Amino acid sequence: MADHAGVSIATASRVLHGSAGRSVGPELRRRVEESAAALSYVSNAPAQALARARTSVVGLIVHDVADPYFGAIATGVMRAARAHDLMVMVAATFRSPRLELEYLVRLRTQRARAVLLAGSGFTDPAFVAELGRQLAGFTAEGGRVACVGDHGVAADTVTPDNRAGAALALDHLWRLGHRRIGVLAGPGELISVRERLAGVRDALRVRGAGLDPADLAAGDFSREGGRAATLELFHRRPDLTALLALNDGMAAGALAALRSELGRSVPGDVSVVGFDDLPYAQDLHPALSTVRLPLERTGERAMELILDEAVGPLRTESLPVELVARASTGPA
Amino acid sequence: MADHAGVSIATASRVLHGSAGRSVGPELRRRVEESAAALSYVSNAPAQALARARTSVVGLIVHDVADPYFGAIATGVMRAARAHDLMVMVAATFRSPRLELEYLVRLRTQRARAVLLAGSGFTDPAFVAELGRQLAGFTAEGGRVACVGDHGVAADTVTPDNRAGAALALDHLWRLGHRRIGVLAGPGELISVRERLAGVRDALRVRGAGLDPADLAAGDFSREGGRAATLELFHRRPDLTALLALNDGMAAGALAALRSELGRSVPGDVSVVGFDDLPYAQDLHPALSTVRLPLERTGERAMELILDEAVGPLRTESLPVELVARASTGPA
DNA sequence: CTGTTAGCGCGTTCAT
DNA sequence: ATGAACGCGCTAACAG
Repeated sequence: MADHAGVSIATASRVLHGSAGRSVGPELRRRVEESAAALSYVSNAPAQALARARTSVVGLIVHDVADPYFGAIATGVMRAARAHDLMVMVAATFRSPRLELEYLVRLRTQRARAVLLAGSGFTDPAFVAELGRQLAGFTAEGGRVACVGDHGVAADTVTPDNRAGAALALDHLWRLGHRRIGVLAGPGELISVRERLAGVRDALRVRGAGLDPADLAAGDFSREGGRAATLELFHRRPDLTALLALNDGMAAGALAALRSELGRSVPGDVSVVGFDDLPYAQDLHPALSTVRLPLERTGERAMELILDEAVGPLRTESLPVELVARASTGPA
Repeated sequence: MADHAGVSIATASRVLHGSAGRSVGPELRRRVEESAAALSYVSNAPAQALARARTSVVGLIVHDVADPYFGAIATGVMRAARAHDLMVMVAATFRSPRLELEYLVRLRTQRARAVLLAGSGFTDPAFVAELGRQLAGFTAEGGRVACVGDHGVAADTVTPDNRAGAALALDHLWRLGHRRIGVLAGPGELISVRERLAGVRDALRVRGAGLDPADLAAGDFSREGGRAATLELFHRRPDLTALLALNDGMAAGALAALRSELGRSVPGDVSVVGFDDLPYAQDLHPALSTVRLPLERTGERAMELILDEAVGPLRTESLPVELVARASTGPA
């Protein structure tokens, strides 16, 4: 490439990646650009990475790429990445903590400039400790880290306000007159589940009430999990007038169970409120009342934190959420 | 790292990445492994890439990471990648052909081992030509390419059988007695739209019928596109008894328009059949009859083709699809 | 079985 | 403004 243009490789490098001794004469610049085009030359990123000790790759670790929740986050991340000329390596852990650690190591070997931990963290102390260790190793090598949602580690974090959102959902039901409210919770080892449960308890406490363990059923954060938890709950508490699901997937399962197995009408017999406001929420039947999370914005913001080289104390941003009242909730 | 273990870097390389002169004595091996652990050493992928002239990264180009259609494909790709110890770089083009080309170049500079073009291709000849040129450059450098769905370029491709699927959908309606069937089509520049339309025409021809242009409305491949196209169609043809949407997103929009704006019951007044069988299809109201595509499998298979170094003629695999009859279709 | 040596392609001094 | 030369961390021959 350099010879084809009849210049030194240093000069070629300067015009193609414009750094160091920046200025190159117009004549040589032209020749280099022509040769590059003629040879359809593209630079070699691994070589650049080696020489510069820095890549333009960021890693994004999610539980499941097919989950619309992560799809929304990823969209924000991709948008920000594009704005900064970064490429995104996506790793799907399929909800395995072990895989999460493994991918973190691989992202380290890739010398990713940064990694984004999306999805909720796990509460297991042993896991969190090991995660912290890996992250420390990564940052020691100059990598940046940010979390979407609390992961229990010392890293910049941006998270939708889970706790306030859950309180919003409970308040919504309470104002409609509901007093016998069942809660469909996700896996207890997820930090986000704990935060959302705490929000429910906050709101209950303000009302002078509490959360009876019998009114709570946990399950997978999925349609099936929601279905099973709903059946379990109504078996124990046939007189529930409302259901608060800790995510939209579980709410979808609840609606299905209520209609097919339980024969209850929504919102006539039972009101249902979800959490996340995924795109399909409006198409459920009835259209789901839920808590809207600024997921894209969250992903985008996390990328911005990562790119902001400012050194300082850990930053934690909590993004505001809102309740979207649709047709699945009504007066008690 | 090598000195810490008191061995040559070649030996260290051998035990850590076991290549070339494979065998290393147990004693040295132990020392290397211990040092690696002590120093929490991780290899440098860019350096390896430079030396080996080959990375363990594959690129996946999609239109939109939030679209469940691509989520399903990506899941299959990720699963296969994991099985082969590959990392996946995901590029979202946001449906811009220009961006698709740009990301292809960037994947070239990354020296990705392979790239997967997912999502439907565009029909624009100028774009296809340029795409072909870039792809040729990429393969000339040793990169592999595979397409998920026809992209009009000379590359291995694996695709769900769009044409047969559309015929299946039309047959389903026809057998239920529908004769006035409206078709909700996506953007005409998408190859998949053309294939699906061809399938509809195939099935119609077999029945001795044809597709009246007035029975067809095109729109965005989205909920909103489906809604608008449905309104347009019923404005022209108020007597339609069935709607065939070329993807589930449009079908969701059709259901909404039918219920809210048009006041028609489904399937009482109008039957609706979709295409793709995305996860939310069963939760629409009424549950959507649709054509199920083996999307995960398609993504997985595309990765397998890419990894299979066999040189030979271009391979094209068409994966079978099936009709899933649910509640949105009924007798005319 | 193990060490030595020569690049891989590029960024970066340091001269010129 | 330009070129020569070194090194980034690693793999791949080649010698022992």
